[in-house]
Amino acid sequence: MDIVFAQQLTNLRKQKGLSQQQLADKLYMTRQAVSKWETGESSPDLNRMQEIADILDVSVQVLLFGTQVEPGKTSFRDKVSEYMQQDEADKDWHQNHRWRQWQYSPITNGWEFLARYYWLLFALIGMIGWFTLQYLK
Amino acid sequence: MDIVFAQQLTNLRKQKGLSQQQLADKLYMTRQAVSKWETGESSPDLNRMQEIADILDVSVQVLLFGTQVEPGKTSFRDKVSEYMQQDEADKDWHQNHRWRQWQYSPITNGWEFLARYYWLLFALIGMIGWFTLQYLK
DNA sequence: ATTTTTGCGCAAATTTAAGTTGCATCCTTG
DNA sequence: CAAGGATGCAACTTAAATTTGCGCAAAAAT
Repeated sequence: MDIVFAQQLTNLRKQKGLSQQQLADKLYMTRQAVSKWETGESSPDLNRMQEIADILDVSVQVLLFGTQVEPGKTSFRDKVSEYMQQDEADKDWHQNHRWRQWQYSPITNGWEFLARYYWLLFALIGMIGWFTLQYLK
Repeated sequence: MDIVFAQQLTNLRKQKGLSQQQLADKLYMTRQAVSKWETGESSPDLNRMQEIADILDVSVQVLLFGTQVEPGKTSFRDKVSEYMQQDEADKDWHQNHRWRQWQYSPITNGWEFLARYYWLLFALIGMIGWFTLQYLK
């Protein structure tokens, strides 16, 4: 997931029908500062980022990552590959959420093995139950 | 959706088992800089933010907005209402990444339940085994 | 129990880069 | 063509991020 702030800022500002000057006024800064943001020469700090998002009526997420896409411009395949990349980036998030780690990490200890093949327990339980019944007969 | 970078950085870093020093080394900066980020005295620019996210193996979104919650500190009800309050764009994001919803959503099917409480199976197996032995005697 | 190490935060100094000032360019419109 | 609006670029200023240097706990080692 790339940060596409510069592009996104330009798009959203124009969608709102604002000039760099008008946006700058609302932020109490110069229009050149806005220009630099849009050309990627600099980027505002997080607080300003929040203000900008408020003015443009979007969340900071949208402003930074541009989940809003121009209709028709993104193909399904693009979305799929985007999803794959997202998956990569989020790998570690899963480390803290065991269920997902299963898919990625090699099995290094018993617990991970269990987490990965817990369904085997069903078979085990079934077998134990079956044997139990056999003996009871 | 507030920006909770400072807190999030501390949490994720510790989850990774890194000290401020170790994280700083990977970023080629001093440990004091990291300290300031975590105490909110300053915040890195977007590029660094991306690097940090990479090192911690999370997306920048997670780093900034903390979809992760400190265990035990937020009640389930809080999580739900927090989820409800998320803006349109964020909902969108969730739609494209269904698994992430799991963290927030109530348990809706058996598999999720199992993933969450698989350890119960140990108790089950133990009990079954015990009963088996009782009967065999 | 004392020393050493590790991890962290705070204050002052420094450096990086965001922001400003000033100028040039490109459209649009009368 | 002239005038006004909108934007980008270069040099300078200033804000704030980062470093340097110090102190202080808590954990680990002797």
